[in-house]
Amino acid sequence: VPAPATVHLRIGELAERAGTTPRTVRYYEEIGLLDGGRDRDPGRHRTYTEADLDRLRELLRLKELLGLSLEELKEIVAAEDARAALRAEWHAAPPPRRRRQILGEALDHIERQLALLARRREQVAALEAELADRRARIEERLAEEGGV
Amino acid sequence: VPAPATVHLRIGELAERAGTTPRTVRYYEEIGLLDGGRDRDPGRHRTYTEADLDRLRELLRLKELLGLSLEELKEIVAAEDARAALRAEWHAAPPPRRRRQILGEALDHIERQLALLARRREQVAALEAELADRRARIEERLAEEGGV
DNA sequence: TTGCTCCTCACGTCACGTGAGGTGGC
DNA sequence: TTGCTCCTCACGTCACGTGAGGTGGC
Repeated sequence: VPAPATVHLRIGELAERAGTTPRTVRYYEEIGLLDGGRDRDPGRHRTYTEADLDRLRELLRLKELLGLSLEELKEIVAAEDARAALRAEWHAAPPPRRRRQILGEALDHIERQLALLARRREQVAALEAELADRRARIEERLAEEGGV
Repeated sequence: VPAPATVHLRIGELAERAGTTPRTVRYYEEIGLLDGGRDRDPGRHRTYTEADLDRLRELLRLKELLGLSLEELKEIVAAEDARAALRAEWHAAPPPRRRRQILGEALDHIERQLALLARRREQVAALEAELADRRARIEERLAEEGGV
């Protein structure tokens, strides 16, 4: 018997550890965003690996923090699958020019996501600054009141 | 003729300047989140003020940046209405003890929102840090490749 | 064998999008 | 008066929530 490569999770534990619900996981599978429980006879339980958990967590974070739709998440998954194909190609020891090209594409992908996150962080920081300003003015007045 | 206190906007311009659609504005009115076009005969056009625009913009920012539901936004509006009542009381020159209490409540409200925003900013920053880390490792490898 | 958790429909809900057909105001 | 933009239904859609009734695995 070969040693199990990864611990297997059922849908309830996967969902809980990812901070979501089984219904959401099934829905993501239904629309083709996740492939749930590979090679499963219909009616049987879905099983997932730790890698599935990591991927689901990342998708949920991008969705929550950037407000992406599930269609947009699909594009991200497609881009990641393309990158996985590039990594496979990488291991086949391609010529140096091709190696640099693969790395360049990976870099592009990450930089696009970083740009979105930076914008979002600036938006949050801007709103924070406005509220901090209001707070400062209230504290000023409280100090005046307290001084009287 | 008395000078108009504020410029009046129709729903299309209000929506566009707030970065949303007329349908959304009507829906918010329908569920009681906005009171659209005060004292309007049914079938007549809704009109809005600059103050309405500011409020709508703030609600949309909170919704987008914090992922709040419309029910949660209603609570925020209710809290703001309560604060408006306190401001009215403020102008009636209440006794000092009451003045400090009013300021204290305003401060609480702002600090709760600031806490939510700080958490959200940290989440975004954490994901950014992870991606920046990946980027650094790819750049390292690119430098190695370039050096060969 | 007993309890969980899981399964598959399938209808409900939230937050709007999208016409359909008609009226209002610069 | 001609064009916009607006109006009110009302059905559609996206991303799930929530039972209903039934089977699977430690």
